[in-house]
Amino acid sequence: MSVLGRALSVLDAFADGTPSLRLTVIAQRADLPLPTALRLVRELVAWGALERQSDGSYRLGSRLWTLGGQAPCRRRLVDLGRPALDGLNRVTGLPVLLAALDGNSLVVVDGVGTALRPGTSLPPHATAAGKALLAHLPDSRRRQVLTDLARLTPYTLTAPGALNRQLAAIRAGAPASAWEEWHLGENEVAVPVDPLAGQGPAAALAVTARSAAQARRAVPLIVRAALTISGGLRPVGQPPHCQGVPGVDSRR
Amino acid sequence: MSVLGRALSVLDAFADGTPSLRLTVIAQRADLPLPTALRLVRELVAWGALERQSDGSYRLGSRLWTLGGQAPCRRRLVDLGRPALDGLNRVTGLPVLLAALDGNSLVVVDGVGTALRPGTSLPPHATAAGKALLAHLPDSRRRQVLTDLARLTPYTLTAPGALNRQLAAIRAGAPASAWEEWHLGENEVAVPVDPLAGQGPAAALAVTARSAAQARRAVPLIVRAALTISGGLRPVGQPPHCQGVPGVDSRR
DNA sequence: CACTGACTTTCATTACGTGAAAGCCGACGT
DNA sequence: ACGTCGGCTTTCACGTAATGAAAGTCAGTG
Repeated sequence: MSVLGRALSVLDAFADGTPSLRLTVIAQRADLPLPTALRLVRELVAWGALERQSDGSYRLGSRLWTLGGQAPCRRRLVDLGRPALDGLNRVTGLPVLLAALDGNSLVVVDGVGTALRPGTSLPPHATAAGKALLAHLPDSRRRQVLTDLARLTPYTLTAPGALNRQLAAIRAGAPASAWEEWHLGENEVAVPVDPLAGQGPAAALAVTARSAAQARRAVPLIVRAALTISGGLRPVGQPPHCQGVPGVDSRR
Repeated sequence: MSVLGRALSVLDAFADGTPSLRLTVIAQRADLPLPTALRLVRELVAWGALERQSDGSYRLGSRLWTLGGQAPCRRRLVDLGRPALDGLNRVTGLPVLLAALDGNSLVVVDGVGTALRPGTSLPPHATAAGKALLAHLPDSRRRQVLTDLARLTPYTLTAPGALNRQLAAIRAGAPASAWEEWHLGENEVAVPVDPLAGQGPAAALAVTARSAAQARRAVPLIVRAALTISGGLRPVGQPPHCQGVPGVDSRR
């Protein structure tokens, strides 16, 4: 493995969200001898990808935050999505959410009025946004994502058949929904953003309500908001949108 | 320079916000021979720090976004700040903003009701949030930041003397303000968050209004919101807060 | 005071990255 | 159609720069 590879696996040690790690743990997680880990960590600290805390442990640095925030793929979604989210939240009075697929999990891109923070991972099969995205995915990719149908509440759909039937309905035009399938007391509806793009929708826009009826009532508004975002996403031309498919280099 | 250093300077090529770059440009900006740049870029793409677009150019990848969002330093500010921002925006009806120092510029951490996106850079000397932070900084660091007092509107304070007098007043307890010093028609007031921390406040909370009077009226509310955030920032113990001082390794 | 565990330094060894040079490919001009 | 140019990719002989075992430091603990 290359030096850079090792360095990236050092960063990976933080990927699970652990706020801070000691050198020894980093070395273990990255599977590197201690001196090597130390050298890499030092260099990452010097650049600002990591920060050293007063107790000697390390955490991800603010320079990484700043740089990561520039990633166009997500940045455009936030830029275009925020006004739409704000408006939707104001009109409905409900928490709204914009989420995208990242690898095999659903990641929150932005939200208004919700406790979920950007970057949080959600189970795709048990959330309305997840279903909205899955429904429009090519079959092969969908199967790839739907490996773990964990039961999160008594209402979670864990049977592939039932889930696929719902996804087919969504593909046919029904709004995606999840009635207490993720958390009890949470009813969500969602609509894909830019659904006709190359490899599937860029994101999904979801609203959470106390009752299914309340959620359903919001659907037309969500659809409008999603269209606004989709419109902005492809101003004139083609650039469909980025996909979170990891490790695939389309061009030679 | 080390391999990792070169790789990081490849990432740096994107730091100015350019959404996408061709290989040749990356090599130029990072000051690397083409084959070297290519190898590094390939490896970064494989990991997900960069993405290759259909036209062959590269951009920052979504994995970097996800990882960067985990940086505790900023993440905690967002986690604690968002509810406070939401509330403050609802009560005042005005755009609110949470910003922190990063190197020599002010960076937007989060905002509600504003067009400014997280990650945007602002001039510290011409914004209320910038002044609130500068005022509580150690002298040496403040001078370091205040190198460029660009005139942005006719009202921008460009004389070090006048600015320092304002900063002294702020340090003495006055709320920080900027009356059309950054943009015409924008009047801001700001209050530091966690001002007693080691190296200066963690962030500043600002509100923008059409008139100075309107902004001033919001001050008590901002102070309360800032206290809420400060409170959450140090639940029990000491951990003051991270500083964006680049390249300083406090411990040996 | 010896011991442990976490971190740091040193240094002989060589693997790995280097970059000049040459090859490839598509775009453009005539 | 053909030559040309710019941008990208591959190759390969070379030597720098990364490696990791071993030894050293230091704070905390029994």
